[in-house]
Amino acid sequence: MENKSITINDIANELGVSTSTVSRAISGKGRIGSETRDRILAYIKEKDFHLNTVAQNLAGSKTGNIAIVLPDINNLEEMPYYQMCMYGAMEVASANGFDLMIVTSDGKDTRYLDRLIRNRKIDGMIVTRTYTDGRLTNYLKLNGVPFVAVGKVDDEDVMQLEHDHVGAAKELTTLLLMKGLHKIAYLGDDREQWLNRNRYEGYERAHRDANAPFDNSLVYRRLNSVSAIEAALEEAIKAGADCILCQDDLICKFAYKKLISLGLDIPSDIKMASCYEGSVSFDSITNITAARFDILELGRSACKMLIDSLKGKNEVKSKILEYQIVLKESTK
Amino acid sequence: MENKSITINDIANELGVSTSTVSRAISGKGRIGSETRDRILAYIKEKDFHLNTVAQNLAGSKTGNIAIVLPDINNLEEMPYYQMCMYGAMEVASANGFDLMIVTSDGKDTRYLDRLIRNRKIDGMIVTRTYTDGRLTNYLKLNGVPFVAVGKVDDEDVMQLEHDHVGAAKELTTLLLMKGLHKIAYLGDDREQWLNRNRYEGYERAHRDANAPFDNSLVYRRLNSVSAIEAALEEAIKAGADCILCQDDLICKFAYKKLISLGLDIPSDIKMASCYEGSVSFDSITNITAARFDILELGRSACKMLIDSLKGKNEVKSKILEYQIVLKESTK
DNA sequence: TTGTATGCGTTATCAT
DNA sequence: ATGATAACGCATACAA
Repeated sequence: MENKSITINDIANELGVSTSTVSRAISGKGRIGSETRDRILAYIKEKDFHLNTVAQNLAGSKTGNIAIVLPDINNLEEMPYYQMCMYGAMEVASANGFDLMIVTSDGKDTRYLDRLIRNRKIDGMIVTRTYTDGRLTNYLKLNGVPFVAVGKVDDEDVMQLEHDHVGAAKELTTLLLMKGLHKIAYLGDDREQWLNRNRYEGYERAHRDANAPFDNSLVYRRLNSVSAIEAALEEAIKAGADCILCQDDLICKFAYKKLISLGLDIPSDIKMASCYEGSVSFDSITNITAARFDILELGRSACKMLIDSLKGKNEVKSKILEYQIVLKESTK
Repeated sequence: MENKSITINDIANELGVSTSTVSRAISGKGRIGSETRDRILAYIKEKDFHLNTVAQNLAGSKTGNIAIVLPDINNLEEMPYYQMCMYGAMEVASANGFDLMIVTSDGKDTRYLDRLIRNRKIDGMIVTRTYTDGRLTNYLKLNGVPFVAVGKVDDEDVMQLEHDHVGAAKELTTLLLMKGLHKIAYLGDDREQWLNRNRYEGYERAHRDANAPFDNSLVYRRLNSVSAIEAALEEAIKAGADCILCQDDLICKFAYKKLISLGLDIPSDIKMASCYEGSVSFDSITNITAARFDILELGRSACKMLIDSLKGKNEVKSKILEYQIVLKESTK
């Protein structure tokens, strides 16, 4: 980029005004005569001049950049979620004159975030994944970085938004209970995410609110491998489960395959549903009743919240997005 | 972001030296006494000090930013590819002191790129998808933006890299021919990407080099819908195809499902292979022989090439990465 | 309303 | 070997 482009100084000289006047004409801040402003603006337009943002950043310590924090890669199946989120944020950021930077973190290692913050390369951050230990978000808070978290954070001060996972899981479970299913097994895992706790909470509350019998032996919340899922499934069936409710599409996919391989038919032998529809894994299980969420919109909203906050017109600290229950063959 | 981090000035005062000495100690440029350098470096380490890259960039007229151009979302199945690419680039960028920005383009609309370029927010770009019309890359070239393209660009000047898709498709086809299969149908689509031309070229050259009979009626290169794939498949079978070679995992997935629904067994009734293993779609077709590519490495290499070029130590204009043929049940 | 002067944190060119 | 000092391009408090 061998850009020998002009500066506001050049423009000032050319037009016989001072740099500050040019600066004001561009930024719109401070008083300026409408005539001189128009003259400057016209010249700028003619020359297709643009400010050097690096200098702008150094002087004003603003960047016009937002960073989006993505988790480390663990599992391919989860990637589309974050990418959708990113695209949503990208859309809103662009529309508001911001650019998007990306950075990864596993929730503990803040090395990369650090650089962005120290170097003042960003105005704010979007955290796309939250953890129960709150380590990452605490770090940001401590460093005074404006940020919004996608997912629950156990801190009232933190701007956050998420889909109503509790509500979705609860409505889904309630629906199943109303269908006369009363031995609904729950299959979840133990990743340190609020998400998973919320879904289980919905499952539990649906039972409580409906005064339905709750059988703890049908609950599996530490399924961190395919074999664990399969084992739990077999146990649940032995215990007389009439329905399998999965925490997410990933678990659902494996459970589904296992059920088929056991020679069980869905829905005639056993019903099945998932608290999360997912985007890709449902490739092989498109006929499963599940809760659906608009991730693109999640990204958009997150970015909007952050930008509003950066511009000082912030009111909302927390936001809950709606879900949609999609009924399919698996619960007929 | 009320960041009150220290500067080299603070360090200079604290240690009773001048800022330039501190700068030299850090950069390693210019003469400096080993004793004072060690003292400064030790202090820096103790305080965990890091240069402010914005200031550094202003002085050096650099940004320390690299943008990665992602395609618009069309199809969920392709997203993991770009995300992997992005993670690879991210890894290398970070390791070299660069930060990564993201921006989308459909290959025609350069609106978002434009802003990044005009505002001088980046030092270079990585284009993750190339098109036969070369519109996007021409635009970048015209604007003097240093960039590297992932995928083929029909311009010797353009830094580019890609996996050896021709070679992979050719080796795969050769392998099939050597298994005695001589009616290998080819299923591809007509998206404007070099990739697809390359794969077909490999298929063709394998036949030519082996002096194998080439039946044009087994070639389908304009399959842009599921129904088109299914229709082509039926035609191919009628024409006596003994093997289905798919351009990529996406087409392969649909073809596979269709074959199964037709009551055909793989591999006893018909063989099957894919020129691209994909990352997610293979969920339902894990037993298909295919060419495998390391996308993470692709992203890493792309970023490395760009950074080398930015630092002036560029030699290579073009790079080809290796592939791997993975044999599975489908061709046994 | 406009101009002047100073600072942002670093690099680089001079001196010393 | 080290220290002043002037850029880098812009923003802003202050003066005019």
